[in-house]
Amino acid sequence: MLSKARPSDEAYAVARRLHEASEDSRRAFGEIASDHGLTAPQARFVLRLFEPTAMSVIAEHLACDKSNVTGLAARLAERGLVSTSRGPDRRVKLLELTSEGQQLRTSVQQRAADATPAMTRLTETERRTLVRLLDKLSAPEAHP
Amino acid sequence: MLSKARPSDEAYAVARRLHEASEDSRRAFGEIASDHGLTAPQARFVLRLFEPTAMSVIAEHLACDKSNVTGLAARLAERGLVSTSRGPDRRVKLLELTSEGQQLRTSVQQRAADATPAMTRLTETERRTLVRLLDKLSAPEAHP
DNA sequence: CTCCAATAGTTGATGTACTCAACTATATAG
DNA sequence: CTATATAGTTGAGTACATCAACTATTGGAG
Repeated sequence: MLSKARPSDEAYAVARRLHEASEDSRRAFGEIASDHGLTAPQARFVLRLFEPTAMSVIAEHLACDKSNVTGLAARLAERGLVSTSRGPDRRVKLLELTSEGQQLRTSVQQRAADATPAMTRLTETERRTLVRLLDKLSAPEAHP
Repeated sequence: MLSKARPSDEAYAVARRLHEASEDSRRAFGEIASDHGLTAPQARFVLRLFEPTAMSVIAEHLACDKSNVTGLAARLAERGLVSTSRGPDRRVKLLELTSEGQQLRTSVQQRAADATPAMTRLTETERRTLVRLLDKLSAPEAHP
């Protein structure tokens, strides 16, 4: 009964390797976040907030429920890292980083850049190749 | 005030790209897990369980607290996916997959292999290069 | 203009994950 | 035999996540 279109051994191995790399990266990121007193989701949130942005837009970016953003934003606001304002559409709440939040974002970015093994373990050529391959991997769908 | 050993723009960009790739992979994995009625941590757990293994060893593999493993194992045992036995050291609890659990693990692996964009979007040469670069990225420390 | 459907966000319920500290029970070294 | 270390559990506390129900607002169809 081999008729089930069994993927090749290579497919298993590659999938596993990608998953492991992703896990490593996730762990490293979690550590950076926690060194900044943030959880990983909070750090992701902060990293993506560059200008006043509606909560629904953030929910889309983070691929999570709106109600999730409410809680996340509440916790960050409590710590003085984000503030809210209203746009012309009075249903919408715009979130933005306070100056403290911006400092924190910069620091997280810097740590992430400092700590990435890509800079120390790969040559510049290898890094370019890696980025190119990752871009190919996540190419957008044909016609959504 | 540029004296703070500011990482290069390239470092920022590469770190960000790696993080994004990791996020994509994490999302895809979460979907596969949930299609199998598992959470992502549960699926990770199942994927790594090949032979009767002490809970403390699993905790190390998953880089989490022992008490976490207790809960995770309890939920999986409730669903008939893992069972426990005792070794000669009566403190130790060995966990292993039931046959249902093994089937599930196989199915998750297969889905992961089927779904990885590496097989459809990269050539074989590119896949080899990618794996090689990822291996370099996560090279073990010099002398632990 | 009125009414109604769609949208933005909040709230509350529920379940999981994770960490920590305190605990039980074994095991092993001195 | 006693002290110490190890394996696992328990309970408290927090965060995350998803869902359904809710409020407020918007904007369009008639």
